[in-house]
Amino acid sequence: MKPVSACIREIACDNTNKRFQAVNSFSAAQRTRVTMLDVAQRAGVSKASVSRFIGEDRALLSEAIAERIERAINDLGYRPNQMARGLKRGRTRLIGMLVADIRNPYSIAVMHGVETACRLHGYNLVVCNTDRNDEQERQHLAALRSYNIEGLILNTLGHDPDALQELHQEMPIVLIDRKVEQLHTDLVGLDNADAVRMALEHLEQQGYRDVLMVSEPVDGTSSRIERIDSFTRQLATHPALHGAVVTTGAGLRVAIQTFVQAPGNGAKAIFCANGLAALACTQVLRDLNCRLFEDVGLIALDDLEWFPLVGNGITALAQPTQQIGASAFDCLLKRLGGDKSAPLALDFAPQLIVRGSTRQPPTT
Amino acid sequence: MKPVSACIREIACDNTNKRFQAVNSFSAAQRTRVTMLDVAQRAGVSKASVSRFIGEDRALLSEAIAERIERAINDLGYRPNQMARGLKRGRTRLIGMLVADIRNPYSIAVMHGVETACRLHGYNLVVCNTDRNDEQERQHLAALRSYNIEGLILNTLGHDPDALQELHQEMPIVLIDRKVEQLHTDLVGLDNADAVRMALEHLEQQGYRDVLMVSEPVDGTSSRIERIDSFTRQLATHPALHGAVVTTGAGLRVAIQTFVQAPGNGAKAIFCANGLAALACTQVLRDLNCRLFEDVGLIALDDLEWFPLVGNGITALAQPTQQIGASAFDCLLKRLGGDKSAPLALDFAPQLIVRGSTRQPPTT
DNA sequence: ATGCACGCTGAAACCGGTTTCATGGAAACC
DNA sequence: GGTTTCCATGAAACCGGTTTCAGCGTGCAT
Repeated sequence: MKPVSACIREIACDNTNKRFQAVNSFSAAQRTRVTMLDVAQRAGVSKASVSRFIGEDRALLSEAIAERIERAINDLGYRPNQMARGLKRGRTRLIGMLVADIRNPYSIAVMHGVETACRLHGYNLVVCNTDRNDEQERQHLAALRSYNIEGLILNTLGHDPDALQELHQEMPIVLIDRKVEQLHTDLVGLDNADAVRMALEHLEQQGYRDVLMVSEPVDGTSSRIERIDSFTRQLATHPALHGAVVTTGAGLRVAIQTFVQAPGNGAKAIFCANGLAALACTQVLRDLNCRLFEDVGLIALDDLEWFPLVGNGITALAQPTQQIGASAFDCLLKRLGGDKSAPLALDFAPQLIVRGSTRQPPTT
Repeated sequence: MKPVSACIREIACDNTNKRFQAVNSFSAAQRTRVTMLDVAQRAGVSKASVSRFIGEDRALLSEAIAERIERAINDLGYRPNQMARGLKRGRTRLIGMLVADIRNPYSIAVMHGVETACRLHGYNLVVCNTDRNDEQERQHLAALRSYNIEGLILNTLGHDPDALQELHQEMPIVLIDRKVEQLHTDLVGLDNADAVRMALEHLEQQGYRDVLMVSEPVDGTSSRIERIDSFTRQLATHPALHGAVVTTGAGLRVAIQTFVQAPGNGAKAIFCANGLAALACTQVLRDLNCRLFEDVGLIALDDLEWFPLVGNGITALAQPTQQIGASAFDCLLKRLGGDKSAPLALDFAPQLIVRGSTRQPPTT
C-alpha cells in the first residue's frame, strides 16, 4: 500500500459561530450527557420510575407520573445509555456478524439483508471482516464476545471450532452459507444441490455437452464442497453431459484454454461456482480472446450487477441474498426468544436468469 | 420482495455429544461468564488490582501479584466486559460508521479501509446503512449515540445538520466524500477538481471533442456538486472541448442517444461522475447498441472490478478508497487524542487507469 | 528512634442503568 | 370501622468494571 499524496486544506471556520469552537475536547473526560438521574430529578420521581417508563413495564406507572416523565425526557432530550442497560439486563441489542471477505458482493448483499432486519427489530449490527485470516477471526470473536453481543451471524470458515463451540454456549449462532463441522447451530444458505441441478439442466437443454466447473479453492468451505460434489454426482444422471472441475488460481488460464481447445463431445460451457469465480473466468476468457456465447457458454452461481453488461450478458443463478440475511436474523431472534428446538438448515432456491452467455449453444 | 421458498431441514444431531444439548437457553438469564471478581478471588487479590492488570497501569503492580493475576486470568479464560469498562471509563473502543448506501462499491471499499485501521488500533466498528433514507439516518444516529461510540465516520447526506452538530458536541466526526454545510469537522475525500482535470485532459489528449458528463442526481451531495462545477468551470480552460451535464434517471437514455447522434464537434466521450453512473451509462449504451470505443468514448470516476471486462475495458479514475478509509480513522484517532486544531480537509488524488474505452478516439 | 515520602494494595464509591423489595395509601372486603 | 389486598412508588442492591483514596509497609533522612 503505497502512500498516495493527499492535499490538505484547512477548512475556513467562520468565527461567527463561536459556540462550535468551545466544545472540542473529547479526551475521555467531559462526557456530560443527560442521564436518567437528571430526568428523575426534573420529573420529581425516582430513577426506578424512569427506568420503568423507558422499559417495557410502562403499564405499572400511573397516568400522572408517566406524563411528567415523558415531559422531562423530551425537555432534556434524554436518550438511555444502551451500554448501561445491557450491563444488568444482559440485553445489548447488538448482533455481531463475522464475514470472511467483506469485498465479496455476496457478503455485502447478505449483510444488507441482516442489517435491514436488525433495524426493523431495534437491533444494531457490529460487522467484523476477517479478510480470510484465522488470527483476525480469533481476535474479532474475542472482541464481539467482550461487547456482549446477543447473537452472532457467521459467514466464515471457522477454523477454530472449539472457540466457536465455546461461544455457542453463551449465545445463539447462525451460520451463513458455510457449515462448520461439530457446530450444531442453525444454518442458512443456498440449496446447492438444487442450484447445480438447475445449472446442469439449463445447460443440457440449451444443447451444451461439455461442462467445466470453476470453483474457488475449496479450503474446507462447505458450500464449495457441496457444489462440487453435487456437480460430479449429478453428471451421472445426465449421460449427455461430460464434465470436469478446476479451481481458480494460477492454473486457471491453462485449464480453460485446454478445455476450450479440446475436441470434446459438443458445445462447451463453463459453470462458475460463485461470483468471484465468474470474475476470474471472464477475465481469462477475455485474455484468451474467447467470446462468450459464440465460443463458449457461461453460467454463474450468484448474480452480479455487471453480468448484463459483459458480452451479451452472463446467465446467472441469483441467490436471494436479502432473504438469506433476513432469515439468518430471524433464526437468531427465535433462539433469543428461547426456542430450543433442534438446529435447522434453511436452504433457499436460486433463481435462473438467462442471458446471452447461454442463450443458444455455439454450433460446432 | 416476494418470498422465495426455502427448504427446511432438521440437522441430525448425534446424541453422543450430550453436553451441547443441555446449554441452550439464551433467554436473558444465565449469562454466567467469568467476571473480574472471579479472577480476583482466585488470585487472592482485590478487583482493583485485576483492573490495574488489564488496564494500562500494570506498572503499578508488583511482580508477584501480576503473575498471580495472569495465571488466574488464563486459568479461568477471563475476558473483560467492554460494556462495563466503557461505562465508567468512557472508552468503549467502538467507532460508528454511517453509510448512505452500503451497496455502493465505493462505500464498501472505504469501509474496508476503516475496518482495517480500526482493528489495528483495537477499535471495533458499528456499521449503519441508511439506504438514503433520512428517517433511518435519524434512527441510526440515535442508536449509535446510545452505544457510546467514541467517534463517527459519516458518509451520508446529513439532511439534519442540527442533529449532527449536537452529536459533534459529544464526539469527533469525520465526513467522507460528502461535506455537510455548517458542520465544522474533518473531511476526507477526493480532490474532485483534480479528478475532473485529469479526466478532461485525458479526453482532450486522446482527441475527444464533445464530452457528456453523467452524474447521479445531485440532491445536495457536495462531491457531486463539486464534480459538476469543476467540469463546467474547467471546460472554459479547454477551448477545444464542448460539454454538457445530465443526471441518471428516466431521461438518461434519451440524453445519451441525443448526444451520440448529434452532429457535434468531433469525437465524443462520456464522463461518468461515479461508479453507479458508469453502471447506468454502460447499460444504456448497451441498449442503444453503442459500442464503447468504436462509437463513443467512456471514462469513469471510480474503478470497479468489472471495468476491464466490458468491451475493451473502461477507463477509470480510481480512488484510493483504502487510504481514504484509513485516513478517516486516523483523523478520528487524532481528535480522540485531544487534538483541537482547526478542521482539515484531506483531498486525495485519483489514479488514471487507461483502458480500451478511451484508448483512441473513433475516427468520424 | 522518629518522621516522612513513597510505592503497592484493597475498600468503597462510582458509571448509568435494572430489579428487588419494602412501604404507604387507596380500594375492597367482612 | 378495621383489616386485608392491591398497586404505585422509591430506596437500595446490583451488573462488571474503573478510579479515588486511605492504609500500610518500607527505605531513607533526621
